[in-house]
Amino acid sequence: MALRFFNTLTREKEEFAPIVPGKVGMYTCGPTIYDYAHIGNFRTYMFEDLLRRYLEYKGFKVTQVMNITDVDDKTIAGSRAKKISISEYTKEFKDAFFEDLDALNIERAEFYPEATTHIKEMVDLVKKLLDKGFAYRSNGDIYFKLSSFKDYGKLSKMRLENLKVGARVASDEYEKEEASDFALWKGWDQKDGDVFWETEIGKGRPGWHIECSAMSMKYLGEHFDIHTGGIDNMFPHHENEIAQSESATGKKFVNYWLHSLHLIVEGKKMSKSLGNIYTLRDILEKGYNPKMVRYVLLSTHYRQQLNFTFQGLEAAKNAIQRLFDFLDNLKTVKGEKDNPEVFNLLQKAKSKFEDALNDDLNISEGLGVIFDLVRDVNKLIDDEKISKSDALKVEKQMRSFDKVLGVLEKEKLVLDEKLKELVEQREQARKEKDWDKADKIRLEIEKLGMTIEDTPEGPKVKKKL
RNA sequence: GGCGGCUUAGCCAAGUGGUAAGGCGGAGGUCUGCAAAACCUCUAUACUCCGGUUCGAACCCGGAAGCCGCCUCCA
Repeated sequence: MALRFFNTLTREKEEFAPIVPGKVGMYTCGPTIYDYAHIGNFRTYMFEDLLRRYLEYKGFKVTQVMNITDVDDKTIAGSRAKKISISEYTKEFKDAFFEDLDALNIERAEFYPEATTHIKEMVDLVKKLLDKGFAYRSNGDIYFKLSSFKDYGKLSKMRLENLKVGARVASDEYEKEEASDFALWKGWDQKDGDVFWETEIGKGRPGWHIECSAMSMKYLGEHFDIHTGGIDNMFPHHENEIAQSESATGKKFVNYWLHSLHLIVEGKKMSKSLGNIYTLRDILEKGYNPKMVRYVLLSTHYRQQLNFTFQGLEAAKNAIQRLFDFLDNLKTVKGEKDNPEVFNLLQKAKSKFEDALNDDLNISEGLGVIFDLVRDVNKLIDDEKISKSDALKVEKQMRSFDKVLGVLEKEKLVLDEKLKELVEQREQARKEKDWDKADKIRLEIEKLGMTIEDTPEGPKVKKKL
């Protein structure tokens, strides 16, 4: 089965064909760094990570660009409230963002362009739009003239005449020719304080939408493969990107638009009043491991609303533990006689896994395939119908799956002296059949965050997830 | 008002015409000093509800209810 993605542009699953064979350029809308990112944000970044990992798994050379919005109303307001410079203000959240990405084992993009270091590119693009007559000046601002772009609404299927005109738009209306025209450039305002750039098109700062057009085109070219973001970005942000980009270049901007749905928390939408807007930090502080968060965010199909629950985190913990235990079980295999059935199981699993992921990244089905393999191979291990070399092949396949999942890398377990001694003491007690003592020591070991299992090969110490 | 999505077991979640994947949880069993892990059995006569199409529908069509999203800078 060929790789297919649901393209928002056509509302259909389409076979994926890159512009340049073997290579993929993708632009993923990134964070505005005015606060810590919450798990909803990470749901989208996790989807993008899955997308990039699977493309790489398929052998594509991926160039991913994720913008960092470090100047906008919120960052300006935040820095002014704290009476610090905007870059000082945003640095904390930018650093935190990258720390969180690492914690979640989200692969790094090739480029993380920041708005404030790409003013020139944005100014150039705005100039081009002015020159071509797609934009106009009004006081210090520059707006995109929506009526000049006939295809407006092709992504979101929204019709301009149906847009509800909100109060806030109305208050600006006198400056714009049309209420729905959006700002490419915002002339300096007192509220902006020292946040402004003196440029050929005036003193001020860029609008939000122009950032993504300018930076995507700089790193990926005027026409590229994939553009993604949360569903909320579909309108107006992505619609506006298309309008300004295609007006400026006269070319099709992006071939495939992919949007992820939002998540809800414990069945309710995230909101300040419910106090259920969790950052990754909030969750880790409650004692959960980032792997569990990764698993939860990953395991629901990206176009399905995800219900994030703490019970779900527990379930994820046990599911991951099952996979780790399986890898451990493989290591205990001693058999010499190869079993052709193993080869069949691996072939079947690999092809089903790829069919699932090829079908618009159906990770839920892909996970089902992996757990089927785990059960089937565990059974062979129990029945001693598997050889050491078979087991190695299975492990290799699991590692290959994990290139996509990103949950099975395990930190090396180093037993400190105290732990080693406890394990030895317990073994001694067991030899002497002093079960009380042995159980007491086991409790002590568990207090150190470890579990101990007695196997025919001797005691096995595991770190609790 | 306009546009769009979702509703599958105790929980999470696949499946989009051929008779319900998978994970977690729960019950029982094998193994074990006891555990743990692993394995085995069981855990939705049934997919929000009501109509319709069809030999056959969770899947298609119509309607209802509930939930969610976007409609100018919220992933």
